[in-house]
Amino acid sequence: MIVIDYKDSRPIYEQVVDKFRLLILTGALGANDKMPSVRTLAMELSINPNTIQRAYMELERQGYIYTVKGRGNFVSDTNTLKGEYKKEIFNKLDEICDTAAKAGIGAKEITDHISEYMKGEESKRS
Amino acid sequence: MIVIDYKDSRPIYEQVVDKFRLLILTGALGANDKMPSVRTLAMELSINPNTIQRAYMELERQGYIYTVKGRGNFVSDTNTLKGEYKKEIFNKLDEICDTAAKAGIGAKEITDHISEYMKGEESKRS
Amino acid sequence: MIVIDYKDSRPIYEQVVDKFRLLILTGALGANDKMPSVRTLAMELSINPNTIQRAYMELERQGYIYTVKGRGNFVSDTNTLKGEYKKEIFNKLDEICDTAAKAGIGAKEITDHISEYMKGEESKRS
Amino acid sequence: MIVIDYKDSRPIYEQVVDKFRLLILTGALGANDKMPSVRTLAMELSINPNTIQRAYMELERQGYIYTVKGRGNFVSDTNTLKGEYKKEIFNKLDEICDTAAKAGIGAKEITDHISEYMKGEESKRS
DNA sequence: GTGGTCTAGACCACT
DNA sequence: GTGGTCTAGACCACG
Repeated sequence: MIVIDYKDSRPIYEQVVDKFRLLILTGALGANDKMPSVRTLAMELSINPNTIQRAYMELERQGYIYTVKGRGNFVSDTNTLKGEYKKEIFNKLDEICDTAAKAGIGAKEITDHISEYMKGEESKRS
Repeated sequence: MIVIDYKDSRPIYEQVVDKFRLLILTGALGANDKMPSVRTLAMELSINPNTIQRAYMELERQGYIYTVKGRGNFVSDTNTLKGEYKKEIFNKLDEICDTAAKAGIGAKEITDHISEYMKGEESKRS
Repeated sequence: MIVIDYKDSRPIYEQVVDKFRLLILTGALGANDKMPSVRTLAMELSINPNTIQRAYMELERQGYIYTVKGRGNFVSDTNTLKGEYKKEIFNKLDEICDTAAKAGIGAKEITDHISEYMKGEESKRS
Repeated sequence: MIVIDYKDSRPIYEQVVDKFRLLILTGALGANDKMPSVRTLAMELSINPNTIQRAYMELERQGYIYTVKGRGNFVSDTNTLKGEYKKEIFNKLDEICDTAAKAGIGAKEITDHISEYMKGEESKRS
């Protein structure tokens, strides 16, 4: 289920894009599944249809969905997408590590923090 | 020396803030050093003084500098700042790791990637 | 056999038209051959019959088939069609060459590329 | 100068994109030149500003321009762009040649037509 | 009913 | 004044 956070400074369409990307990457939405129609989703979220359409446009541009005029939007094959997403995440990490290194924070300190943090998160879930 | 990238989508004042934060955290600017005056820096970068003013306001708000009316802006004591910065970096990392985890990327995969990446960077520098 | 690519951004009826045009031009469908009935083809492709109807209408308008009320649709004489098709192809090429020329790409560069490309394709087929 | 053809079936924003791409590729607009502002151009062409903005968004996505918030849109470095454009043109040509080949039109026939056509165009210009 | 495009008009952040 | 985002409402092509 999609929820919009109006306190989030990011534009709404970007939030929608992110939510769907995760739904697709986690397999909650499988290949060739039908996306909710632009108008329907707009009503559900009480958002303007144009905003949803912009989100779908972006999702199509990134290869997550494909559009069939007059029929709707559908989820693409997800195999390659997961690889791309991993690259994207890793790029973000690299950037942060670079700036961290500039400020004198070493690799070990970072990886230590992450593994500790992730342990904590895992235990929360279990 | 501060360089502005006009092709960067981030606002200019934010770029200025970031650059100074690094200069201070790395020790290039030490405690109680005088910051360049708003007007001087504006001229140097051929930027609107208001933009510099805004950057300095933000730096003061974050505790990196303090203002003395009629005398200028000065660098704060950096000891506490480094801790704050580390927290900030770690928060960013935590966020990314969370979304990565949601998409099925594990902690080990992430720490492995980072340690490998940082090795490559180190060897570049040496 | 007709195959529809739902991921293709072009409307379905246009895809159907194109497929039949090629079948006719290559001689796979000869003059006066009977076209599959609208309903049959619609069922086969699990498409709305209106879509097939529209494709046939377009094919008739372009002179590729003719309709006999109560009997069905039939392929026209193909001799003249091939000439028309060649004109069409050449027009498309001319358009592209014009825009290429505007951007400073010369005729020789284009013909060189094409002859090289076609060589590669030929060798693939053999 | 940009002119819009309302009889053209393509969307307006796409026409605007194409016009600017040519202006940039031909060097009529050089690197770091300022694009006309969204509102100004909208007024000049008596078009809605949103339509222009969409065109600029697309141009930015394709790497032809970059945006500086609050200052305007500017032309990117054009060196790599020309190569990309050539690739694009060649891809279109390859597609057409493929379908032509399927319909029994050979490579020689095509290159002959093009070289002849381009000769005619050249003589028109001179 | 579906998405694609366009218009009109508004508000915000940045300079 | 500049672009970025969003809303509201309209028309068209497609199925």
